[in-house]
Amino acid sequence: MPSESDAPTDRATGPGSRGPYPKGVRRRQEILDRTIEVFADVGFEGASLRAVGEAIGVSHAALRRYFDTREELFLEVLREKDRQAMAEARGRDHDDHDDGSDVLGLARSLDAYASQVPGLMALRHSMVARALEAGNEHSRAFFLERYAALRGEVLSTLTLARAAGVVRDDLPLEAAATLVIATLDGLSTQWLLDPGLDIRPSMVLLEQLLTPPQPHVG
Amino acid sequence: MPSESDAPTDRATGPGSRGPYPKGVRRRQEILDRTIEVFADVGFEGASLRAVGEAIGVSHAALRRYFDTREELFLEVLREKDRQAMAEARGRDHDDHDDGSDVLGLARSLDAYASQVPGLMALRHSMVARALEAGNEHSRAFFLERYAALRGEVLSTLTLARAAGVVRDDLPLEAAATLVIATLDGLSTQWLLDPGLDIRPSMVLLEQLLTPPQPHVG
DNA sequence: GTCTATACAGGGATAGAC
DNA sequence: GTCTATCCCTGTATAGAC
Repeated sequence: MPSESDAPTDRATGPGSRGPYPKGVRRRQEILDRTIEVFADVGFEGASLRAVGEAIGVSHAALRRYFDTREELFLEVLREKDRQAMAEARGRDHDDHDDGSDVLGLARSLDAYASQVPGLMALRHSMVARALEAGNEHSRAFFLERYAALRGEVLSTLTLARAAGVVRDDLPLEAAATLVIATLDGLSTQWLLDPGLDIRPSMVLLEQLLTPPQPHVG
Repeated sequence: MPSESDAPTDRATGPGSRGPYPKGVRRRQEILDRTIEVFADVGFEGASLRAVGEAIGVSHAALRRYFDTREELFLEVLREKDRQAMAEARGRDHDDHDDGSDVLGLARSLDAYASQVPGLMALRHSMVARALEAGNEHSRAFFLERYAALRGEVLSTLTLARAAGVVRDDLPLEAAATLVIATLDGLSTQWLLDPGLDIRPSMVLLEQLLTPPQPHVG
């Protein structure tokens, strides 16, 4: 993922036989950033190629020099957001975090969700919905890969947590990882629909269910 | 929800000052049924008003005598599907069901999900995504109400289950209801993306986490 | 290499004829 | 109640300016 490298990506720039194309890459990144802003403002449906182009000061046709299709552009936005989220997560790991009720970091994961502008959470939902439709193999492949990677990450987190004794040792961890991701997805859906809904109790409950029964310490 | 009654719904038929309009209601239902079939075939994105109209043998403009907007039509499809699912659930309750590992009926709930044509599961996903966008208050209100009703149903199921001793008695049931729905939603998403993914272990795990620890009966 | 201009097919919404 | 014709929007595609 060359986000600040000069190496040309699949297309994006150049005839494919000359070296790096710093200007084209920079332009592409600029388009990406502006697109994210437009999303935050007008959401997925309102973010037409023409609307994005206008916000950047460019015709909609120009966008297709950098992204083959609208779908591609939006997938790239999600990739960018994933990168940013991972960077933030790494930053958070260096902070203190031990309030006793968030042993697995689930609450923090959902905060990471929520820190994204609502429009961008809705974007992810819309893109998954499109990926489910027939004929969107590109999007489907993206999310297949993304969820597989997510399951891997959560699985390793759970494995470490079990070694530390904060996860019950009678759980099938693969199934638990899939379950955790599913629950976070589903909770975020309900919360997006009704921001007044307090989903933290459900998250805390999930954590409690996964952690070993306390021999009444209190 | 007058599904077989002759009472006129909000709009749908007639000048609004005469009695019931059986013919208009029947036509409306016919449109609904045909729409469902089209969905199953071509999915949400492919089911344009023109495509639906063509399948029925009318112009797309005619559809709007019965449904104000495309959104309305699709919401009505979901309502119809909910009605059918509830009818089927009632039917299943009269059957024998005790394989010992599905105490709460979660597996059956997801089977009910899966029994719907994939295209229709994707439809639900797409409609939720649209409801999340700004300016779709109608869809949003529909899903707000639907999820509230779902939480109520699951809550009463859990309450009964707890009374029967198959649910731990130290759980906040409201949080548990929200969590169960979220998990089922999220699991169905992952399964739709990758039908090869076996999500049953995760469902079984959720049930085991909710049920009281067995004092090693086996 | 980058972008504008333009055209095309298709979408939902709508007005008015019958 | 249903049609046709129309409007404005969309994503996509291509031609050609510079």
